[in-house]
Amino acid sequence: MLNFKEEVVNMLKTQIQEMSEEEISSLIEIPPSYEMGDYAFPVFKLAKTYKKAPQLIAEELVGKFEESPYFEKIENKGPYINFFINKKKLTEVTLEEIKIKKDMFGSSDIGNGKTVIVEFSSPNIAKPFHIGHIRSTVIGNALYKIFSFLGFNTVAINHLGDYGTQFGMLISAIKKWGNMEEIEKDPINELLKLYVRYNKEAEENEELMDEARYWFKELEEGNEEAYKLWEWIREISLKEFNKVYKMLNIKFDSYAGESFYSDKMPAVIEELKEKNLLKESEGAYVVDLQEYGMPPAIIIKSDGTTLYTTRDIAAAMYRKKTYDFYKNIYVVGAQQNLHFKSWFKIIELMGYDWAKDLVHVNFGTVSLEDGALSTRKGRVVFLEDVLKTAINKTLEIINERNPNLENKEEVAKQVGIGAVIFQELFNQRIKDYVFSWDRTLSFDGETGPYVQYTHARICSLLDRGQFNIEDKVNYDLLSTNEEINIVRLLYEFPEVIIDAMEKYEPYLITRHIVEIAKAFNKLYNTYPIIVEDEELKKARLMLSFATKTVLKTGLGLLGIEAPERM
RNA sequence: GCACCCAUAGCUCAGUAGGAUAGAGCGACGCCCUCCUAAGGCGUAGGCCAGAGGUUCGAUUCCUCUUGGGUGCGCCA
Repeated sequence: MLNFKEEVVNMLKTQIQEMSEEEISSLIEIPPSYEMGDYAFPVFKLAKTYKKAPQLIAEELVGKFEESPYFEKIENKGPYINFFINKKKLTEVTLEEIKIKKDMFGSSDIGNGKTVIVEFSSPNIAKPFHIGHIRSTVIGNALYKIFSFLGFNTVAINHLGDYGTQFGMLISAIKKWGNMEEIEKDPINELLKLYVRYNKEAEENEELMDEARYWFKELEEGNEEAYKLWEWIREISLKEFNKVYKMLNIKFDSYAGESFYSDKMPAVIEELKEKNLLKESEGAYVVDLQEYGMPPAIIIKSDGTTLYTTRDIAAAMYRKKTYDFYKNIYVVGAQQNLHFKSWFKIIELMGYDWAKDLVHVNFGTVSLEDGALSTRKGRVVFLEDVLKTAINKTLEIINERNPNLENKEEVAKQVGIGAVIFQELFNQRIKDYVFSWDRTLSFDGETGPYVQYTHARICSLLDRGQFNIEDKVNYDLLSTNEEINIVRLLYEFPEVIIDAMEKYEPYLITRHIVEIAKAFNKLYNTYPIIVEDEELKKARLMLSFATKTVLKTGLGLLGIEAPERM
């Protein structure tokens, strides 16, 4: 697709020899308002070399530009040179591109030949899937889709928390108090009860912790009884999790959790020893990171068992060997910042240059109004409940406003769940937030349902207006501000996807499609789309089609469906 | 105690690798369905961008300090 910004750079370059194209390009900005132009170049930086007032420089430069088919005018306002895009050109270029690429508009091949691993969701088995897990799950899924759309070969890994001392606790608890039949009936809750009880009793009876560690050691060393129990817990947990993944429409390529790497750790430990990185300290083996301002990382505990640091290192090495990744992304909360920083450093100290390709995509903490989430203290909101409640509320709204809608249940599911996901992907990852039912169930304003509604509305327009994609369109007819504003946003869409990928920030896409929906609703309320004048109608329907297409693609990248009626 | 992160309208947040008058949504108030889906649209009110210094032609944006909040700091994950 024609790149207007590049054209601006080219034009500027012919007049400014002192700067490289990169430098010029980095200075170009978008004016605060489109009335001032589509691109602007501030000349302050030239003032020193030219020894002239910025305003004069701008005036002189403007006079030197030749006519361009891509810009309708170039003028200076004070020290800024403002470029006004040729609207017809912009419209034609953008809409023709969407007409050809349709659902693939915005996709790219920049990732071809590169493999990106996205590790996300990663719940602990035998524990409920609650609202605290939604962020990693939803952000990770969006990144997975974004990278895939840009041509990367992507691998979604659910790094299940299926190992560690906690399973020693569970095994020990089951052996002490467990009733297999009860557990089968309601696995997660029963296991959680056992886990909570074990923790509570362990507070008073330290021997229980020793027993837990003992059973974990047995598990790690291949004790059959322990292994069978563990395997069973894992299986029933996964079954529970899959209910939620199915609702969210999320699929993983691999469920290689922590346990998967249990047999790959001895080699890592050997290597650390060989490279002289491991040293004994208080009975444990650690990598000293003092030099880098970090506490030592424990690799082997004094009882001989390992920690998650060891497993993460083993996992990263295994993945490098297996997938030869270009990026290995970890979508994990910001509480783990130090953990990732520390073991990324260890990989680097081991001499692997791919340490730079390990990325911790962190995010802020979710809490409840009465404090931090705590499964043990019973302060939890189950994700399944949130999704179901959202679906039910949507169904109520449909019954109220559009009772004759076909397949209401399916639409309610798409909209309700879409609202929850959208909310989650609306802000920067790093922000903390307090879970609120009100906010989660709000469907007005800048929300998922708003974008979906706009999409559905356009689908209905295209039907009524008997839109035919093959119709020839006179793009000159799309000249109102309302129309051009939409076109501009559609034109920017591919750049926004790239930006979201580079920053690992899906919210950039979320915000952008909201802008598009707003711009369309504005048009919709200002001018009729289906008009008497056939030519104008065709043009507006083509614009509507393009808008609908981009909204659907954008929602899709976030993991949200776009119903055609709602 | 040390380290990292955050601080913009009553609330929740945007603010594009420092730039031209700081924007939305929600909430409040007032309008718009004999007209293409009102889960819409329009308007009004609401800001010393936490505070103080500094760098710069220019700082909400960069640096330092202070305050307030969050998170993390060797045998949990």
